[in-house]
Amino acid sequence: MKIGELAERTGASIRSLRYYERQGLLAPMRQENGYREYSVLAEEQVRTIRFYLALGLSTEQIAGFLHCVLRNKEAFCEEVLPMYQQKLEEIDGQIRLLNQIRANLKDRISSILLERNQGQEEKI
Amino acid sequence: MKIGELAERTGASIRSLRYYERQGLLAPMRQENGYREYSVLAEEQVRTIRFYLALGLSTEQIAGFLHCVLRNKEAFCEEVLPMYQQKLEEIDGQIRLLNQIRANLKDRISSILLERNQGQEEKI
DNA sequence: TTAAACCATGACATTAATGTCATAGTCAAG
DNA sequence: CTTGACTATGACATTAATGTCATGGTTTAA
Repeated sequence: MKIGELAERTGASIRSLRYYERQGLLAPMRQENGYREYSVLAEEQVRTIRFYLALGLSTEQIAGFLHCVLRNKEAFCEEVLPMYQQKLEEIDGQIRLLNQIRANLKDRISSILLERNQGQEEKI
Repeated sequence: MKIGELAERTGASIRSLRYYERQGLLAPMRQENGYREYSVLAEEQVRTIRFYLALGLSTEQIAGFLHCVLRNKEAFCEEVLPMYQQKLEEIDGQIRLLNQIRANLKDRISSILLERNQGQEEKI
């Protein structure tokens, strides 16, 4: 199939499909006229790529194990587990930071509301 | 004081101090030779700017209320509370998204470890 | 054969604060 | 007077996936 059909089937934009190819995640054949020709397997492959992207992995990380997970169960790919664990720590760090900021914001909001209420009471 | 001294006192880089100025957050005088001359108040002002930046607000947002909070208690600045509340929602959204990804990652990790253990048991 | 729809490539934009470099003027101490 | 430490401005880079535009070749249906 050609790139437009693959884009429609997978939900990825044509631009993204070309990008995945440049990042080494897809390798379509070429027709005589230069058009990309994707096998039926490409559809599942693109879904897989997008699944990992949604998990927060970079195309570079995905390129490190995609060839393996396309042929085996994920558990057989040694590269995957450490990458997941690293990503998990990264995300935990981000969540911690956001929670700190969140707590700070809530404090500020509370103290503003408190001060305003006290200001009101003084006027009674 | 000159920019180097202010940078050292506040921990902000010289580059950042010039950037804050361009964003309308700082307005130092100029000496005859063109050098920036900061008043002693600038030090507190920069700390305030960096405090709000650390809360995740943008320089543009900060510019919207900085003049007020420098002269009054924060609670008197009408612009601040809605900005805090908006930022809080934004951060809650980010935390929710990260938690989803986190849950997904933990699932993948669990199932990989489970499959590997089962694989081991079959060899017993 | 012609217009519409598709494809290719390459370039530029996006976001926001900061780093870094190049070039050049200023000042202070020796 | 000269050298080193400061300062000024402007430009470019960073990050990563995606959008968008320009230009031009290809195909297909009328």
